[in-house]
Amino acid sequence: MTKRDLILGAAQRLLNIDPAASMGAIAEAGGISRATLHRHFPTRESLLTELGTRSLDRWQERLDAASAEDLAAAGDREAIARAISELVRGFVQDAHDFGFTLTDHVILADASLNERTEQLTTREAALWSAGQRAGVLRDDVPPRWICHAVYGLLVAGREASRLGDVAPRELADLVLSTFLKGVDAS
Amino acid sequence: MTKRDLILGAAQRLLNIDPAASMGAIAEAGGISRATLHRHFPTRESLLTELGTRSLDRWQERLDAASAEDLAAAGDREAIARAISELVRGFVQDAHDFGFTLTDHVILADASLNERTEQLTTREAALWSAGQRAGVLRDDVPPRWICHAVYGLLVAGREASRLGDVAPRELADLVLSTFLKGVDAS
DNA sequence: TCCGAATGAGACACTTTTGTCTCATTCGAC
DNA sequence: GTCGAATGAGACAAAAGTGTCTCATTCGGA
Repeated sequence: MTKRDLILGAAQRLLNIDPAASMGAIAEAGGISRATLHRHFPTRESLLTELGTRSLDRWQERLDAASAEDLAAAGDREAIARAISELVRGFVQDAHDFGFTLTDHVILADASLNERTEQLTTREAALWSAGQRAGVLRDDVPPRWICHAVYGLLVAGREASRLGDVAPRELADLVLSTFLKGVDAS
Repeated sequence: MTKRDLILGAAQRLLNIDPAASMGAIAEAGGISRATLHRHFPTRESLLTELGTRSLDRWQERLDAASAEDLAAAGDREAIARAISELVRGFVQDAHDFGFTLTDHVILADASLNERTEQLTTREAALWSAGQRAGVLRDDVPPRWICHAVYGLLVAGREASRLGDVAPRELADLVLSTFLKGVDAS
């Protein structure tokens, strides 16, 4: 764990609580001086961009772990269903760590991050599409909408957890179940 | 339509595009000078609070229109199902107009607005609860979670619309359908 | 037309934050 | 213990935004 990682970790935790935290507040949260913080991250934007990048790294790792492309090629129904469940559960965990990046306007406005987000969205959509072809997911909705739906439910889960409306342990089940089955009585 | 409403409308439109817009930018968007804007809204916070209040007004009106409490008392399955559909569709429209209030940190940090949000959440949750009792909604999820799920899907819908991934006309159907049925193959 | 209210333009002070810089101190590897 | 790198503390300038104020102008109703 490098010093840089420790700083980023502290910044992440603080920004999850207060997305508008200043460099001074972030430095304090990391137990370092503002000068040192600036030595590691020249600008606030560079710090946020780095956190955004790491957030996207996690997303990418989840897709890698799901072997999205392999599954799509194989078309194994059971395997795809299992991968989808694990993927969403992983996302819930990631959203807990990196939640603020989902709605932070500085990060959302970064062109480079948006470009990569677009690529990952396309990759993820391919998995949803494979799920549709395999008969695991309903095929009357655009795969890209499914990406957005997951995103929205992650935001919802984060908020529900923050407000104490859902116990952390139940969150992943709730998000996954709602994602797959909705709230209609079966 | 009072002058105040015109200003608020312009501010709303701009803030939906750039939630960090300054008072100067908002004044320009409204075609008035910054001085005049400050005459109507002493502080930026007061402007945002007003928009947040109007957003909650709309939410409240939706609940009123749905006759949430009456339906809950009557327990008419068909009526409840219909009201839920209309309610969510209405929310999608509201989210299009007031979307930025869903994630704006100034608004989310306002104690008074939060208190009212809590009340409306409780009211809305009562409707979901009634839906559960009537057998319209699955009863293995907390009613409050359903509130959050709707909220998240509204954020998702807004984002999907903004990025052009979903045609505006299809949005309400998509949100409602995902809300009720999820994305699992039936 | 007249008068008062509302507005626009601009100056101003103030606050907050950012990013830079310096210097003394501390830390760690050797 | 020594030396160099890293750090903390603090000063500093600059930028951006906010809120106030003044004054001339415009607008609208009586």
